[in-house]
Amino acid sequence: MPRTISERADVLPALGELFREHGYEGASLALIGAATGLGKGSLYHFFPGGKEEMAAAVLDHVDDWFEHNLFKSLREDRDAKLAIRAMFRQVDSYFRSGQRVCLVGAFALGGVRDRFANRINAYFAVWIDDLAAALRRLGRSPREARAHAEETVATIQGALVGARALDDPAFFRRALRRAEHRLISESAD
Amino acid sequence: MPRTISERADVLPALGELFREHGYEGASLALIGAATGLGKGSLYHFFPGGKEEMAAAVLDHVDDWFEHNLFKSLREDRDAKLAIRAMFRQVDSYFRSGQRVCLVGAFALGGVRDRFANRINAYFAVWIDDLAAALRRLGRSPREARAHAEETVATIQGALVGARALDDPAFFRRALRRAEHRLISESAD
DNA sequence: GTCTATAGAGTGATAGAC
DNA sequence: GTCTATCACTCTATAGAC
Repeated sequence: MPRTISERADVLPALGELFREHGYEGASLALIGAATGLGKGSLYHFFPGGKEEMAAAVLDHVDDWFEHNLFKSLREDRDAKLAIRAMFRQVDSYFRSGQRVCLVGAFALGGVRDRFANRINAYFAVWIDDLAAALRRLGRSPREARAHAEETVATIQGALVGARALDDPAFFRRALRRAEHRLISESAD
Repeated sequence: MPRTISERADVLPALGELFREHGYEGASLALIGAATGLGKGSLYHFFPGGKEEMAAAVLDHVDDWFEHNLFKSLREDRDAKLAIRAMFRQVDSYFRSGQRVCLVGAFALGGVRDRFANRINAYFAVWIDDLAAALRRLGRSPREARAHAEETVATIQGALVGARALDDPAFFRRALRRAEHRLISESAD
């Protein structure tokens, strides 16, 4: 039976979880086949570039999700404070309170950073820029907004590292709560 | 040029850099042999447990370094403020302003977390505990001390992720400077 | 016949263990 | 250096839709 392109939509999330769990090198084609239910023929039909193209597609997919569910609101929403609060909710939910790793962050620390440098860089740069834009709408100076945005994104990433290291979702939630409080209730540095 | 390696300890720094650069899976025995100047025979003589034992030894070596150069002072130095300031200096120098990755953090995010869970957990738990102890000597309440310690360690780890992602050492230094300022000049939350 | 999607045997290279 | 297992990947064959 012919599978349509719509089935390809299910492939990216499955690939994402696999790369998150096993890393780029650890996600073998055998595992990928098992996780997606696709044979090598289909895999190479959809991703002629092989594993590297699969990972690139997953990174693009992740970036799309953040753009649509996070970055856009930070950039455009009239109520910046609401957008920032929504960001923290989305982050907690997306990363499952720290039980799910940030694929972009993991790639940034891993041996494949250079291979995906542009995508990794863009993800972080856009997140920081858009959060800084929201903070400016809250009245922060450009310098302050930038500093607080950098600090917040770094804290979120570090909270993911710590939560995974300590195997403690509460570590992640505490860090998120503190970061949100600091960001929203603080008027200046 | 032939390098003479008489002890297993001699190869640990080279192994550490290799794991940092390529990750656990990416550090093949071929690369390890090239980086250490050791043949497979010698490697298995020093590390009968193979690659896993090599990585475990490197993690222990890293932990020893932090214990000796960071944790001990945080725990014991009479002047806690000085010990904390020294911590930030050591961190900046050890991680080369973010150009060098934290091996423990990278393993925590990578596909080998479960394999080294105990060592990874201990590294973070001890760091946070000892930093919290120093903050208590500065007059913070146990709750505050713990919260600020968690936050600081997370920020450092996140700053490493961000600096690698953006390929920008200044990102790391800015984050460190803010974290130090917040930790030392802040009286309470 | 043509196109897209599929399965999977088979490739050489290289992995880690010893 | 030798071993076997597994790696990413190629390629042939075949299915049904049009």
